[in-house]
Amino acid sequence: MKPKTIPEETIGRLFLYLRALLCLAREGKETVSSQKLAEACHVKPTIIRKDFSYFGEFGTRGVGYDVNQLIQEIRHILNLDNLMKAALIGVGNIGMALLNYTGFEEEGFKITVAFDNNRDKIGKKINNVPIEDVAHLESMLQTQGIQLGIIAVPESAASEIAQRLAQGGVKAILSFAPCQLITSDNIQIACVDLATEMARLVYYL
Amino acid sequence: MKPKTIPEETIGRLFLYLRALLCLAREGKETVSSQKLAEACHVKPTIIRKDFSYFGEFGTRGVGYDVNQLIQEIRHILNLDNLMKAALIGVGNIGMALLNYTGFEEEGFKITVAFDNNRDKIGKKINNVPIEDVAHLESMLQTQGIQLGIIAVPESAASEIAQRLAQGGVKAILSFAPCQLITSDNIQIACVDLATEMARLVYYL
DNA sequence: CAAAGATTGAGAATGTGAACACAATCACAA
DNA sequence: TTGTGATTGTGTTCACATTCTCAATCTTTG
Repeated sequence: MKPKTIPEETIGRLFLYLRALLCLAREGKETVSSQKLAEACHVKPTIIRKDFSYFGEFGTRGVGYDVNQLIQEIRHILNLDNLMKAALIGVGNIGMALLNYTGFEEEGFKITVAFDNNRDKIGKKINNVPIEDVAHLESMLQTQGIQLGIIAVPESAASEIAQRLAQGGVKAILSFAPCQLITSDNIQIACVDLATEMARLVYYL
Repeated sequence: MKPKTIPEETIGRLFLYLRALLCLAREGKETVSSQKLAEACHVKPTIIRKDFSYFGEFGTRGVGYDVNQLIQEIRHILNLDNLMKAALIGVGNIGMALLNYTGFEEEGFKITVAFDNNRDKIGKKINNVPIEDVAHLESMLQTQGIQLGIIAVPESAASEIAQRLAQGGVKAILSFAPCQLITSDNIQIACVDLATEMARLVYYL
């Protein structure tokens, strides 16, 4: 282990490794070699070992890596130890899909509340998550100490919601709207742009 | 313009530029400087100019770039000139969201048919896209000459669908299932993993 | 028409990440 | 206990990507 700077690319790959390891753990695998893990992640074995070497010696020579231990190590490196609270805004098609998805908790966060402006939806529960009136957005974010916001509303409303999330004190926003949101420096914003993802895929065919 | 090799990173950023430019075009902007475009994409101006320089001279010194011309140039570089046909498999929450999303055509492809196994859905149309019985998947893919598959079915069915898409002759697959699919070398596979996306966001807060 | 300001385009320098080769270490068997 | 095969860990080398710098060229203004 050395106190050197960690390559940005390495951090990015750790997420890949974690997902593959979680898969292996579900299948009951207890150990894995850098070779096998590399195949699952579509990278080279040497780069996996190099990546891990920045943080310590996690493996056993001649054997490989302990799957569960490695998961814990990566979780720790990526600050996924403690569960963060997330709020979902917009219970439409994408919103529903997110609420029904189980597996977020494995990766460090949990949707604890959802918001919508449709009277028919407000008050109901999906997967144990209550749907609240979006009118109460800012106040509820603050009282519940929510740090993450997921924007799944129509594009036209996305910008307004982003600003209200900022006022409610969230630290990071994940948006499904294909447009620019506020660019405040103290809020991290990520966009999931499905069209771009597809275009990228098409290019590499 | 030089006949050198194009950096992989450059290709990746072109998608970013394209999305930002489409946004600017919608706002009515006719020209844009590398400075402005850089702000929108969160990159440095010099790297934008460098990226474009691999393909030719698209700008006018002292003025900037013509937005619409630049869009056409990038579309051409990324092979997005001609629309590709895509099939959606699984008309659940995510599937519905995709069918209702307009804007894919701007990025080079179009969902022409959807498949599901639910009798209540088969035969209906969403946004002018017919929903067919998944039993006819392979044959319809071939007769309609579909090259892209989008998997939006539950995780348990994803693997089987991926194999059937391969048999139907698709060239690329976009999957929303958080798991490994077949790894045939002649098919491109991309996964949209929402949990990983969120985890990445959390790390950079 | 000349000068000033703005902006692109590209060669050179710098920095960063990946590939390689090999040393170090472990399990297991004889 | 000693040798063999397997696998990790790491220093070095190389390739690639980014940044720097400045010349070239356009628009605008006086």
